[in-house]
Amino acid sequence: MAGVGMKIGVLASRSGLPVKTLRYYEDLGLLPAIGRSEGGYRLFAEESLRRLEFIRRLKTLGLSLVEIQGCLAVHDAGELPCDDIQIQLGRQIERIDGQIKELRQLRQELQDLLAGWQSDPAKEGDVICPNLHV
Amino acid sequence: MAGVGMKIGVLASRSGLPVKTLRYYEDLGLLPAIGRSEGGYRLFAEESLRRLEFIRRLKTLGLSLVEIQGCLAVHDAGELPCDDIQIQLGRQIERIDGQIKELRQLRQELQDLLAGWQSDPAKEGDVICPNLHV
DNA sequence: TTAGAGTCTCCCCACTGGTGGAGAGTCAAG
DNA sequence: CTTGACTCTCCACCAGTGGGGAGACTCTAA
Repeated sequence: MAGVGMKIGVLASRSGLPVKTLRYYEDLGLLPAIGRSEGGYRLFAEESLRRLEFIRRLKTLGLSLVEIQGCLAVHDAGELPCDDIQIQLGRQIERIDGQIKELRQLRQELQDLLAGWQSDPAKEGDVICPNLHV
Repeated sequence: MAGVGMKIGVLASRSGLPVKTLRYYEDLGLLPAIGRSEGGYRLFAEESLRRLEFIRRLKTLGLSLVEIQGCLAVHDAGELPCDDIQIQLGRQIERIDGQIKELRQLRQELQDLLAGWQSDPAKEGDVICPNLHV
């Protein structure tokens, strides 16, 4: 037996995450504690470290905590979550493509606007900025 | 004389913006009222419509209300805000370039990851997802 | 004059991923 | 036993752009 579990501070120093973040993850159901001490302290299993690494990895790839939770739920049901993760990552690529497209359009519009920009335009009536015609 | 100013509901219907938004803009200092009625109602000048159009335009281009406020402050000081707007729009292009760059890198990482993805990988020990090696 | 529509201020809510602090209780070493 | 570090829960706050509603007041047309 390796012990009854580690307290949150130990998990924090071993994982490099703030205590507050670990409590937050536990509240969200991402990081179940194996139980509580007599005094009410959370006790975490060794496996929590792998779980946190998993969360960190998917977060880096742009998944939300809710999406990660979904993947972990599959894992907790005893199945390999690879298929679900693949689906989530595919959706993430689509989201990114959409964002890039929007950003490129906006960039183009800004570029076009600045291309004909005059630093010293004639004032036109009550317009605020003649370059914008507004 | 065109009158002493329009009440917020009139400005709302003429501009197409919700009353709440106009109050919010006024609180932020983007849209000064020319005064209050005896009963405390905000009164807006005709110029407010041009101002709202200006705000809408710059918002569409991705500027924050605070940045727009800066441009309007220059206008309110009696100067043409074109130079300041140009600077803000230039910064916006840089922001967009940075975002696109990050998104492309992330997209590439996701793509690479999914390229070798196996839907039915062998379970490896205590790993959560063999494809992620985590 | 009166009804009803318009407006006022003030406060809470949304969303995400946490962070900070107060006040109280717990644990472990000396 | 005491003391200091640790942990607990609960509440509030951040950014940004407003939306919803309560309760009170004002304005306008009939």
